[in-house]
Amino acid sequence: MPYTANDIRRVEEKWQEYWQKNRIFSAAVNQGKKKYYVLEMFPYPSGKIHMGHVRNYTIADVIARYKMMRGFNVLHPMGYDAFGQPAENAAIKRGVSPAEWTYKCIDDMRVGLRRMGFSYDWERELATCDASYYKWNQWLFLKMFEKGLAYKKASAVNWCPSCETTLANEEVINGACWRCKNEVVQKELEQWYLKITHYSESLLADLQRLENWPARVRAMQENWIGKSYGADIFFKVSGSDETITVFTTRPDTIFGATYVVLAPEHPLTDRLSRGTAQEAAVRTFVEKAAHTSKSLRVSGDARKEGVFSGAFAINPVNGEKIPVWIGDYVLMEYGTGAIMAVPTHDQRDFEFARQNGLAMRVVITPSVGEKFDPEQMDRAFEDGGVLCQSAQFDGMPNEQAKKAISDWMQAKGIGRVSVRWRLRDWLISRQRYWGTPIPMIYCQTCGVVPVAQDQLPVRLPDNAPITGEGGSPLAKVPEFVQAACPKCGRSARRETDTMATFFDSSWYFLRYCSAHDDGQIFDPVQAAYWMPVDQYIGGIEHAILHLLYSRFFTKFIRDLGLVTADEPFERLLTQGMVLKDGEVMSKSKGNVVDPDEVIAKFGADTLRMFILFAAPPEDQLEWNPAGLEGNWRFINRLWNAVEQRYVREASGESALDAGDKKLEFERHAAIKRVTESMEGGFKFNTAISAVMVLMNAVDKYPDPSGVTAKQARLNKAIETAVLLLAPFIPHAAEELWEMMGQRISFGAGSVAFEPWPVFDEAALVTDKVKIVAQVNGKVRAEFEVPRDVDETFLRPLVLADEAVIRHMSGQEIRKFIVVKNKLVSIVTAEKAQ
RNA sequence: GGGCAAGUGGUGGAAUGGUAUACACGAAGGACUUAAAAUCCUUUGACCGUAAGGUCUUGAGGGUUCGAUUCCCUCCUUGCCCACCA
Repeated sequence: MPYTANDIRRVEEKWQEYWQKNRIFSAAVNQGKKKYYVLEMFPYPSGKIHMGHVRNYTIADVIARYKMMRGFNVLHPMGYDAFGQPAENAAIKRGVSPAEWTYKCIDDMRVGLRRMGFSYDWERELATCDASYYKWNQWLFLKMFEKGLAYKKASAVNWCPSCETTLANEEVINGACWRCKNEVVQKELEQWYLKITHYSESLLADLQRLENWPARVRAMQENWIGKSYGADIFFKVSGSDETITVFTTRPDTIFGATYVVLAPEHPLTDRLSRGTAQEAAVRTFVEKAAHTSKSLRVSGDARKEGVFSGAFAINPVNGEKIPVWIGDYVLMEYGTGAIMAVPTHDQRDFEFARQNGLAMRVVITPSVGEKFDPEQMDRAFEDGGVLCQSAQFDGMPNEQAKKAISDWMQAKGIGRVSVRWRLRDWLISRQRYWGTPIPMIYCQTCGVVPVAQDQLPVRLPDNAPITGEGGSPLAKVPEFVQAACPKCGRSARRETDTMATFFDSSWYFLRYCSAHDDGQIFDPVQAAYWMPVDQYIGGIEHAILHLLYSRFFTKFIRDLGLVTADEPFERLLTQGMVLKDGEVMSKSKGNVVDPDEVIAKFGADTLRMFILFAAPPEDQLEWNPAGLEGNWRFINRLWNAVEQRYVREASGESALDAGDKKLEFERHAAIKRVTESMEGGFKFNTAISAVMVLMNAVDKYPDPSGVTAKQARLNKAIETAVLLLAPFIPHAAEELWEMMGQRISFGAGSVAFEPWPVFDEAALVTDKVKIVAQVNGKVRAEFEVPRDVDETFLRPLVLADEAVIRHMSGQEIRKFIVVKNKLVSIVTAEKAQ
């Protein structure tokens, strides 16, 4: 009887119910047992689950189930990253409240997740939009405020005109909003920030320890944090008390600085030009720059625009008077917003100088005595070399000069050694409704006052008008806005912005440790047991945003003394995308395959197996309906083997004949290959292929026809195949395990807790081995020889072989190489020449 | 412009210094069947050859090695990330 669609439905539903009813995957702290925390990036509930979710969670589930069989106490929770803009859009479009829409989506997702047979501890399920969760967002925010890590400041912020809200730097991709792709503009606003830069140093340094993260993700975070070593140098403005501080990574070129450039937004641009002939020109230029879109301004190939400020600065190392320019290629956000320009040794300065007829001086040449004529250069010389025209530093290699000159300037008080970071503080205010209210109150008398902890949560009102226009919806709810000042009790105004939703997801992995604790953010004892997450799985698109924020929060929470782990995720696996016809599956492209349809036809087990077999987890996966069918056929073969060839209660030992030995060899080889594929980085595709090889051997094994010892051997092979596949096809595995009449080890029991099979190296050692003979690097013959024989045995044997003799064509032997149990390589005189 | 990853049969992919193409899909032929589906068996990198056998083949070119998909150098292509970051 094949495993029909009806059987599949019956079996999958049966076991899903069984797991649920018997709380098979409920996790509890057990100090006597080694823990393993498997976590996938929780979904944003926007509807039913899609193939991307299926892939992500199937990978996690196989890992969780494999670790259970390996004897670990596994925590594998699931929840929903439930705040966010799509819920508001749905509200505007369909007139349902964001809460209603979100909870409906969560219900749909839960159904889909259960249908896949994932081994979640459903008792820990959480949704970030529940007040019982976001209460702790607010608590954390207050803690940060208390420690000075949450602060309010007025500054130019990224503003998405389409979403009508502010954005963090990390949310601006190529000058566009990460969500709606519209262009982001700069706007001066007073907003809440989190001081992630407080942890710059450890966020960078600890990346080194995350050896089990993809190198790519680490590199991306490193670039994002962006530590640069250099010097701040003070340029006095000629005829004024002002000083321009510039940051440079090339203090070795200071003697070649021929002008200084300020960003258009630099506070000095206005002051320096005032009263000079350049005043009007500077004002026009600054205004134009303000209206040029950021993405255009910072694109690398844009023409550099600038204007003379009318002022001069003094180069502190040689007293030279050099012009101060305003240039749009200098960014206010980085360094000090001012640079010293060394056109001969920086390509950007070179272009700007040529364009504006500014002076150039060469201060580095490839070797001593060499001369460069700036007039003859067609681009800046940015390589290393030795200094010239640099006073006492002439002749010094420039790398050495970087330090020497910095130290010298620092001693003279004209500069200082400096480190600059690219990382900015995290802007978290959002002018949105569907998020966590920021628990702050503005009092006329007392200023900015935090909400008292016992007043948490500050609940989202359910009657806010959501139009997508006109700023924070919460500001339009008088009963929300109006509050008593926690300090003086007078009437005050509540903060009406909500938190960026990345706040919610920056610590949810801690909440899972005691998901329903009402008295505290999480139970430190349980967190001490479960944390850190041993294996985290999710998309590469979170390489910077979510993963960096989570690392920051973990460090902060560690500093509160609530957790000892200082990194949240020990290992990270970034799964590849699911493609169809070479394109990412997406609703907008109209090429999505609905997991439900696949499950209805082939079952969740087949879908799981296909998705793991078709490509290694990190690679892109091309959807292939034919491959899906192939995996279904394989499950069928396993099913048939149990149904037709497995005989219960067969036992007995007997001498092994060649066929038995072969089957036994394949059984151990399969265990070894699957185990190694799992341990060596979760290569599920090769793990599955190893079981296929075993099943090929089972199918070839002759009918034991009543010989119980042979039947027992066959049984063993089939049992092994079922166990090895149990993490991949859990429903079929439970059913087959039951069909085989196997004792379930403990409790209500599940094949998920059967011990993982062990292999015996001895069973993998054969008496005879095949070796090949190469002549001058090419395989010319094959021999079967006893294991471990050496050259004395092999040499006469190989040299007597007709094909070997022929290919040696009478040449003298120069080398005779033996690789034990593998090959013999003969090198002849002809080749050696 | 900088960084990282990848490039292997008709297709997905395997092999991390030792027989390249495991495993699967697809295709072709055969068995069973009145027939089809399902299942089972055989073949399946390319070229030359009736065959035995030979030659070539892991993006291109070079190098190291008895031996390279694997290590090194140069280049090409694709993907991703960063980018007037001083």
